[in-house]
Amino acid sequence: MDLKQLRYFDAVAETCHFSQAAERLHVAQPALSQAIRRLEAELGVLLFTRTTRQVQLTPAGEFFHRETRRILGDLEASVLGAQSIAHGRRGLLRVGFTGTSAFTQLARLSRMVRAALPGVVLEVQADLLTPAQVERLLDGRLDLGVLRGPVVEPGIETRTLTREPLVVALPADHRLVPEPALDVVDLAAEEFVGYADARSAVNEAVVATCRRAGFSPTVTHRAPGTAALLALVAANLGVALVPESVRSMQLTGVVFRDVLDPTTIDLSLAWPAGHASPLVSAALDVLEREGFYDLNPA
Amino acid sequence: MDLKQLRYFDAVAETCHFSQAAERLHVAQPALSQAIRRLEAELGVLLFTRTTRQVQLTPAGEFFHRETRRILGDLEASVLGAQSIAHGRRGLLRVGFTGTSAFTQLARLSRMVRAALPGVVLEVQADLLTPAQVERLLDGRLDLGVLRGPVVEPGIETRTLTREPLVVALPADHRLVPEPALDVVDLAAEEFVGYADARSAVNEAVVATCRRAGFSPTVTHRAPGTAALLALVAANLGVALVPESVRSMQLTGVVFRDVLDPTTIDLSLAWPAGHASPLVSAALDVLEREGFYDLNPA
DNA sequence: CCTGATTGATAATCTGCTGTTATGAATCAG
DNA sequence: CTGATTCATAACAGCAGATTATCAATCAGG
Repeated sequence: MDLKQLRYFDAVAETCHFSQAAERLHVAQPALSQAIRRLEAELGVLLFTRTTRQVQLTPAGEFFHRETRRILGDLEASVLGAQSIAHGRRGLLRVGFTGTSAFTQLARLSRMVRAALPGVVLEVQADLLTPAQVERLLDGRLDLGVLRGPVVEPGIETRTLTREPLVVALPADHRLVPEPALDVVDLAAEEFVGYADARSAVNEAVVATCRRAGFSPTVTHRAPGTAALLALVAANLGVALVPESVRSMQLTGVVFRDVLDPTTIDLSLAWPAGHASPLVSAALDVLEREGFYDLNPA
Repeated sequence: MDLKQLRYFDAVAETCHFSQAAERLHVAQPALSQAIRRLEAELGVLLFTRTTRQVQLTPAGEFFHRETRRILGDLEASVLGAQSIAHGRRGLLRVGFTGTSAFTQLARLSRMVRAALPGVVLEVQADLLTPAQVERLLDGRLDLGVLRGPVVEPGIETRTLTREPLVVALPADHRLVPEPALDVVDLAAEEFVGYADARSAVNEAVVATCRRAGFSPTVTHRAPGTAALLALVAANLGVALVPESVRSMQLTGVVFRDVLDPTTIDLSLAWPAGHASPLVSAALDVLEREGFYDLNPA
């Protein structure tokens, strides 16, 4: 059996006329007669009753016609589907976010992707620290990552989204609240609330900032995420240095203050270098076109 | 695109190994490489990533594999379906019954057909008089008929099922009830209840019976079916001559009595002669084998 | 690090399927 | 009865696709 035979059969079944079907298929009429005959021989089923004047589907032929029409349609659809996947217009895009970036970037990214690539399903993995995202990008569990960067890992390409200064989160009744802006040195004697994971890029930036100011921070309490971290600050258990975008997370009992000459920390988009999958390429194109990178560093 | 290409693709996708797939397909390995390459070129989609040591499906290839496997399965199923229809193992069998025959024959026939041909759907057209069944058998609206016969119409073949004598249906308080058996002449003065349709084969047999006994029946009331006819008899509106199988239809107020030297009336199975459809042939085979015709004329 | 084994790709060749043209046979209309 | 229509058959030709032979790349084991 052969797809061509099925297409021929389909045409003859629709017209019930060998010559007309032949014309429609751009072949000579004997080719059709032969092809249908071969098909019937292979199936062991008479598909048409034909005289020299009239061609008619048998019940078996009628059934087979309905089936083949559906099957040919399905085949065509599956070709289109495969092409969609190959061109990145369809598939599963797994995007990772760091704890603080999900709030600001997730909505922008998903809006742009869904509008331009309606066939793409987004799978969000939130609250992934930068090293975890890098690992998953490298072993293929993740397609895109919004993370603290820039990443210098080979095999990962990144592009900077925003450069944020660190700001201080203080308990509302802290002695430094009246100051409009603080010097990091002012915090030397404070107890700090940090992120639980030692590999957190924010943690590293905090340590670097303090060291630059000449002291090593005393991290007394540790939180598994930004919400918990702010809650600890609100509970008066310490102060914290966080990226400025955390300000969008309002929490009573916590106030933010700028830092003089602050360390900055980048937020970047990262993806596996080299063998970029069509999905990732398409998504990157969309984000470029839609201005995902055009952020005023807040 | 070609079914062979799809089968080749399927084999390679399952094994992820060109040489092994080639062996399984009983072709040389280069044929596979070429075929897959052609398929990819036609779709414009890379289906495999391959090095000399490793073959792997792309996401598009994975999708296409799922689809083609389903499609190839559907195609195979539809071939089997068409063959089932062609061999009469599947389809719609439309069977007609006369008013009185449905009760006794419908259950037997449907039991035999359903047991031997589970793929066949029965469509019962009951209460069809013999001429109506003949007409429908000839123009293709009916495949089989259980009717009063034998039919001499060309284009119809029949086989006798039972030969029934006519019996008398009397009102329970009729003067003749005490007699164990009646002579038809005894009914010469009675009013008769007949079937409404003048072409009814039973009607004709009744008239013939009476004429043989030397009188013409006075048919005062007419019923559209056997139940109504017996109801009229029960209501004391007349007597009726009916086939003996009607006795199986008990109705208070009606008693049956044998007729001496009765006219007999045949019940036959009828079907279109000549171009017997596979379904009808298969059904006739089954009925033959299962003893549908082995009835003791009651 | 080298060598042989494995595996997919490529080149050249050939077989046979399938389409074409020419023609026949059967049916229908006028 | 005759011409037109339509499907089937026969003979032939062209090319798609299979085969064999060979190459190139990768990996395993000593």
